[in-house]
Amino acid sequence: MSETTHKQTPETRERILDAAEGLFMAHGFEATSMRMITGMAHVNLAAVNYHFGTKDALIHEVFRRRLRDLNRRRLAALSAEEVAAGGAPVKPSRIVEAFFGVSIEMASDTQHGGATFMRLLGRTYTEPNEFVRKFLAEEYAEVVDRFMGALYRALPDVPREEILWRFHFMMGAMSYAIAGTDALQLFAGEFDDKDPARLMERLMSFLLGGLRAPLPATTAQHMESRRNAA
Amino acid sequence: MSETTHKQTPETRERILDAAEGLFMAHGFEATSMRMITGMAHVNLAAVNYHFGTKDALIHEVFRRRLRDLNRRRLAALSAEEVAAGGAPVKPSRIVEAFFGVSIEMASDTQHGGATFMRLLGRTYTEPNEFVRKFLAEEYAEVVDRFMGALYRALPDVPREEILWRFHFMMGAMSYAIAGTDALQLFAGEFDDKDPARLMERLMSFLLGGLRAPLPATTAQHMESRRNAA
DNA sequence: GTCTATAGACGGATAGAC
DNA sequence: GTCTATCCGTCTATAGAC
Repeated sequence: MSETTHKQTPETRERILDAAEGLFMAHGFEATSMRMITGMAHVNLAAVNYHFGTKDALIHEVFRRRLRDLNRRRLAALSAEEVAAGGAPVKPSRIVEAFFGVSIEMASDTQHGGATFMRLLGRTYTEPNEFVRKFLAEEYAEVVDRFMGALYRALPDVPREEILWRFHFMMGAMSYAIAGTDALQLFAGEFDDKDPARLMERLMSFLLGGLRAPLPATTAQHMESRRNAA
Repeated sequence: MSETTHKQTPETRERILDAAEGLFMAHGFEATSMRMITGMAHVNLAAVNYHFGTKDALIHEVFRRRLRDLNRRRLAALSAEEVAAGGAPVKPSRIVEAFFGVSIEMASDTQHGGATFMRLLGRTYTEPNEFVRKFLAEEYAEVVDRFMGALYRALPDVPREEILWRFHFMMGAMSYAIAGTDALQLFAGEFDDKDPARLMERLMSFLLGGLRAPLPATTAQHMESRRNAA
């Protein structure tokens, strides 16, 4: 049986990915060596190169594995809202909940590594490494397109650039909430309430408050002069 | 004259710090070697160790140099508001403006490296490196203490943990706005409007909207049951 | 204070036996 | 697919002349 011969094969690949994910999260890409990864995964050093080729390819695969699932779920959540709305624009709060709800959900999954990955991902949005940013952009292209489109339809009177900025702010708030809790622990001592349901509530209140905030004066003036010209 | 002998000395130190700051921002700490730094600063490799001892000490000094000024200005801005309020609690919007206004101000200074540093700092709040987080916490201790105290006084009915979380969200939104613009450029194509004054307006609208948002249902319930018990 | 030269450790990657 | 052994580059840090 080929089962006996290849029994360990798929498991080895996954063990490498799991170890790499955890170590990248804890120490960053550069500070994590292949030897640390293979040591934690209990596999041979050469196995990484056999399975993934290079360290960069391994990094790429760590992200691809999770992002595929994450973004598929985000798109499904948005589609469900669009179906429920039956042709009408989806409410902004629903759009935001679809995107960030799935994110927090994955960040709450401590059993299958989702929490580890989301902390890693939050930090990686601002990663200097060029090739990392490049494949992140590729993986996100469809999701950004769909969610931005939904927000533009939901808020036809708000300038698109304004929506883009606010989405950017929301991403930042969420990423810090997930990735940077250590930072605030150091700032403020205790931070014991890590219940994901409460985090989701707190984050959603904040995000929706920000999204619904009055537009800045300059933007409002621009819109005013446009309206008068028409 | 000792001027002749030591003429280059203070300049060398600053050149090293400037080069390190820019390279840390562009590539991260680990990916930036001493050789890259000395190459860009046009100084000898051994000069870094002579002036700073170790690479970690150099990293520390890159932050200390700017943070001292940044946080001094934040504290001054808050003090000015407290004086203006004359004993009464400072309005939450004024407190937020004091903190983030100074931040955006420094992020707008492209002449003296403030912009570079703020992008670096934004990324560093979630830095995995332990010793970096440690000295960040030390540098921020007084500022966090003063600003949190002001917010507690301004919002005596809001649970402190809630204020802490919202401040955390605000820090995330700001840091992404400054450090992660590249990320959203990749997400969304053009992002041409980088005028700091408009960024400040946009960010402030969003932050204040989030800060003033209705409290999450669970928190409100907790407060309700407390009030009934009293 | 500044330089050259180098020690000494560790990094990613690969060749080739099994 | 897995292993050992090793190449070769780069890293931080330092010794010691000037």
